[in-house]
Amino acid sequence: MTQALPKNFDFKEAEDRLYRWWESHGYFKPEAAPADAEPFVISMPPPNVTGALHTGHALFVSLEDAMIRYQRMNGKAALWVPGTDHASIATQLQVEKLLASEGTSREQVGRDEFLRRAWTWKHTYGGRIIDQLRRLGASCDWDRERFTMDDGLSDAVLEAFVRLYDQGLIYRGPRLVNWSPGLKTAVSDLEVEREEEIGKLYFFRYPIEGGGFIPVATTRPETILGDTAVAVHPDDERYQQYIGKNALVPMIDRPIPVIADSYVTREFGTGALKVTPGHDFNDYELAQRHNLPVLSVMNRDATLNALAGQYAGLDRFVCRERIWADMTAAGLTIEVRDHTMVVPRAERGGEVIEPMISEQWFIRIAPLAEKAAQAVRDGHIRIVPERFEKVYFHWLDNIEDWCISRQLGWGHRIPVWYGSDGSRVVSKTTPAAKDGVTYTPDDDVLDTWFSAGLWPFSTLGWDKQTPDLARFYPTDVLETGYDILFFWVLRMVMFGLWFTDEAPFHTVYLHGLVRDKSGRKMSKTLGNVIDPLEYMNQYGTDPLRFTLLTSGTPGNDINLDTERIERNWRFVNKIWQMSSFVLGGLPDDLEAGAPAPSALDLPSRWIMSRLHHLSADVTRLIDAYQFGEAGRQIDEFLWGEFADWYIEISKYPLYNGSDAEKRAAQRVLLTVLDTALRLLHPYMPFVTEDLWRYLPHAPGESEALILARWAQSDPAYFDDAAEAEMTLLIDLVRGIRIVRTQYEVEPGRKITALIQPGTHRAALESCGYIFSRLCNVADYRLMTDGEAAPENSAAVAAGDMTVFLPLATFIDATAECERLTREVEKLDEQIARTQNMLGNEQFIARARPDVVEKERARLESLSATAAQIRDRMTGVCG
RNA sequence: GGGUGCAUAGCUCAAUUGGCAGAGCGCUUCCCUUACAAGGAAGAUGUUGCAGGUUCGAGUCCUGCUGUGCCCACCA
Repeated sequence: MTQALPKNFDFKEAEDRLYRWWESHGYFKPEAAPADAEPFVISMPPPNVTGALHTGHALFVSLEDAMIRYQRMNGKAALWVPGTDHASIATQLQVEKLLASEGTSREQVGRDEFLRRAWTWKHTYGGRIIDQLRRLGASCDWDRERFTMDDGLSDAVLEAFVRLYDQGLIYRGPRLVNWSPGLKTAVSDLEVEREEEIGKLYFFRYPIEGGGFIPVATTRPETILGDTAVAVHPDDERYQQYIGKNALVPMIDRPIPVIADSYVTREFGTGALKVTPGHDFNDYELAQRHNLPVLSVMNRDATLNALAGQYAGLDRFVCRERIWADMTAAGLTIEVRDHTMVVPRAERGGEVIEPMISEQWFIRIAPLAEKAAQAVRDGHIRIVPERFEKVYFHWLDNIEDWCISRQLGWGHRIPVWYGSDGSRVVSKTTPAAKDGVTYTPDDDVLDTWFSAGLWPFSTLGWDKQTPDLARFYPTDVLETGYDILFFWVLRMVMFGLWFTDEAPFHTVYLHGLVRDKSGRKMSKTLGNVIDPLEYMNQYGTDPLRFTLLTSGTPGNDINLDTERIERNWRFVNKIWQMSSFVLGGLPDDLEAGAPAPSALDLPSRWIMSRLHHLSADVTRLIDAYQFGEAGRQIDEFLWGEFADWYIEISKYPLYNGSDAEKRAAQRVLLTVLDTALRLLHPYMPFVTEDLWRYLPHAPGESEALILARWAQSDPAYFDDAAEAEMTLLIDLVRGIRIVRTQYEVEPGRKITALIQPGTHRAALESCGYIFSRLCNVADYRLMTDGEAAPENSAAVAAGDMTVFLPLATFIDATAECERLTREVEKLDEQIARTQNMLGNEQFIARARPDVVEKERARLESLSATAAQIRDRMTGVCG
């Protein structure tokens, strides 16, 4: 070829160049395919604008880009819609941190200024993650990039809210919700993490009006101030006498009833329960059953309020200490014990969540959940791996109404206005003032997952009937981590079905977490964070992608061994070097494609058979989302079969063969390389595309690998006989190498061989040369039938072939006898096993015929080999 | 408490409907042979966590157990 291949792959130079080239030619766009091509669409899980690239991003990009590139090569109009998420809480925290560093706060600067600062933040950092996704080779359509707070998407959010409201599925009300006192907002159940912690269990006396007391245990003495009952089990004899009487709240002497409810566990603590419906979810339910008042004794920042009497104004934890001390002084305390308990903490920030009564907006979720469950049950949506379907159903069966309002500044405003006359208007736009009534908007914003739930269709223009929406919705595969199955995937399914009447995608592929080598979650405090950028800088993007794709199985966590990245960097180099070999010295007029199967020599029939099996297997595996196994098979084929054997064998026709033989070998080499690059492209887009430039292409073939046709498997090249015969020849080569090693024949020393060809005379006559190339046999001769074995020689057998190596000076009869004895023992073991199997009538009767046949062939081959060696032993061992 | 995943070579992981347990890394020895020392050749390393069961045949399917992770859940 005209262009010479550089010595090595310069990924630093190539990655940027190729990415620009792809993008500038519009290859990432679905329009690159014919107008009538079937679409294949993935909505990218939008990273947070606050984020910096981590291994989770690297994994999802590797997987989704592989899917997209695979489908694109299969002729689909592939569209990968990218974008970012405003991530309301996460971003707000960052901006608040920034404000704090300037000595101010969200409250002090006011809503407008806060929003201005948040947008500045978005513009500054939102692009960073996008640039990093590009470095990973993400072939998404950047012209269709979206942000959840873009005008169009914001409009979709308002539209969705208004529709749900009009359908009676959104309501507002005071409810007990998970409250984050630091952020001063409600958070959803999913945003609360429950960790076991060692706390204390406080035992104290609840005085009863008219004398006596009930001992009660609590983990949170400060909530005593909000108690509205003491509950005991109806059958508990200890406390029968008090049921119906009043107890007095310690320190503030508020009378509350003693009630009986079988919810109380007699065995736990004292068997009596203080009921604080304003600050505990269980107690709230209990209070509903007994018509108890619900007292909220805390402010939004979790300091105690006026209802707490002398404790008003104290922080909840300070109050805990104070009230306990006061109760002790008053003789009401019994004891304090260490106690393992579950403490709810905010997913973001980690502070202790306080259940609080507040006015919030909710979605009545049951009707949406029902459709979502049905879609999976009916098979309209398939989850990979399948086991997550169970988790999905379980969650839907137990779903609670979704609290969608957040008391945050950054996010989608709730489209509700309150009139000065006390009216309430739900509308996408501000109602016009009339009759002196003015309107003020609702202060709250929506849960960030509300807009995320619309993502697959809002990014395509919904609720406008855009051409994109018509052509590319529903999407095909939704690929994301199993950790956001509930947060995100389910919400998309519910909203998609509800608003578009269609499942937003037909397949959900879930990947696992990327952990460190020893399986620990990556964390800054542990110092075990693997930075993908660091490895991309050192080894390039391809090795990182290949490693992530081949390190695990669907749905399971990956313990990332970074040494694999280095190994795969060597694999990239290996591919480069084998390409260099294949492309070196190709004639300009080389015929396209491989010769017909009938025109091939044995090694070529073998490698072409292996290649076409590989194409079939890789295609099948990728279709089944088995990217790991598919990648490993390509690896094993390229390095273990093509490079180690075929390339070495091809050197004979290349260097010593006739022109026809040489050209045939070149065509096979080129075909294998060409096909391998196609198969590998979804895994390693950069090195494969860069090499593609140097390959001669048939007329009409794409100049860009990214658009080239996916490798097709042609069964005409399947050749079991060639594979079997070649396997024997390889065994012989290995055997000769072993003999050389064992007898310490210098590697450079050429030896001679006599070959008893058995039934393989034809193969050995045509390709006996492989022994010269692969194990340094200078000359060899095929023996006639019945010809006696040469004196002082070592024997290597495979099938019914035997190679004799006359190594007079090296051979010691005793050693050779021992070696052969070991060989034959090994063979006998295997023969016995096989004979045993074949002697079993049940096996013959019940095993699959091809399995039986395989065993028969195996026995035949092993027996022939053993016979050769035995025969030899009679001569050597004496 | 319910559900679910994992357990295979020293380490990280494979094993496509049950059909000869493999790879990479690391380790030992040798080799700079004209694609590649970022390479090549040879080698050692396994009761597939334990105990049963189904089957001609189990790493794979079933039951129980042990260890470990995750998800869900209202014991103060």
